[in-house]
Amino acid sequence: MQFSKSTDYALHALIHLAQSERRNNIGIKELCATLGVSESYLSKIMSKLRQDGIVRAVPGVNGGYELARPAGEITFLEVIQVIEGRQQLFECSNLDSQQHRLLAEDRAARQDQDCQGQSECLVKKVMDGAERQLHQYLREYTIQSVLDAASKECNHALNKK
Amino acid sequence: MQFSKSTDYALHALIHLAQSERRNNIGIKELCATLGVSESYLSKIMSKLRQDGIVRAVPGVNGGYELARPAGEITFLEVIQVIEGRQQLFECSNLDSQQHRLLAEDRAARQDQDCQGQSECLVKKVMDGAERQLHQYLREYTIQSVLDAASKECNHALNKK
DNA sequence: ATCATTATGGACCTATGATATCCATTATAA
DNA sequence: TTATAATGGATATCATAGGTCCATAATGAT
Ligand code: SF4
Ligand code: SF4
Repeated sequence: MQFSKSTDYALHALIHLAQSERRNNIGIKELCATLGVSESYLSKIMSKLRQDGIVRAVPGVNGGYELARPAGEITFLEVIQVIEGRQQLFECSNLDSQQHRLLAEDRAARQDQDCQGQSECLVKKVMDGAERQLHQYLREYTIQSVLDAASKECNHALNKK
Repeated sequence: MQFSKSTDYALHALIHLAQSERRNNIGIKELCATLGVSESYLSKIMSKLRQDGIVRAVPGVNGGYELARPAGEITFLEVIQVIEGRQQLFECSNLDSQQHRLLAEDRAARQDQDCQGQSECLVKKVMDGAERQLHQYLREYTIQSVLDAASKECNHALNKK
């Protein structure tokens, strides 16, 4: 249970793009030099980010990438979901087991019409809750958050002198 | 980014053990019949749970498994960590990149003696925060939680009649 | 219009880890 | 002593992550 390296790369690439917003179109060469990743691999990742509308890309001379939206509107959650996919953290794999009938289906049957038919037990509910927690947290941080914190600390350091 | 099936199996097995606490020593045969999983695979998982002191095992006739501790003291987090391992959700993979120097090391250098030398940037901090959130949530639920909720709903259903 | 440049996407490869099985051995209680 | 049940090593299979290469398409500069 770990985030993939691709997610790491994607976040770092976006931060570099955000830091360089003045001059448009950062090429893949500059990106992979900054991140220390191979050009061919990073371009796959950038392509994904483009398909999901997080960056814009323009080919040709002086082409490259730029953020498609303000850095403050690109959340960690979004980036992670683009790269990792959107499967659930926990997926029931025993839906026809005796135990599932015991914990989920019989229970659902007892509850008659109200709250009907979701046929999920507490295990699933707890895990889904964990996922919601995680998502809520990751939605609160954006690419801009990282830049802000960096420059705030910079100012703080300057004020001390 | 998903929990493995093994984690699924482990949780379900522990719930069955907890439900059967009256009679000790549930054999692997009963467990895998209840869960609908192969005997050979589940035994690996049970072995891990034993090595980490979550269940006790006794071989031989009428042997089997039982919880090593009260179900209320076995948290989701613990089970997950035993099966999934304890690596961090996010591990920096570019610690010698130009960008890391920019975001983390230079910053650390600026801060002189106070708050010294951790050399981590905000990305890492956000991700570690996400992990803490997740862990805190998963620590609040135990195997007993699932049983309690199941029986409470059962009583509720009875009272309605 | 041509050209150098840059992103794109398909094909491909390798390494790693999850999932799964089999069996010989060990430990235990009856 | 013996039948039984857990253990751990070896092995197989499969999916995914991680990574490379190249032919093609798109673009701005000339
Ligand atoms: S609903 Fe509950 S019992 Fe059924 S498969 Fe999912 S986790 Fe297991
Ligand atoms: S500390 Fe920050 S910049 Fe450095 S590798 Fe980790 S996430 Fe990237």
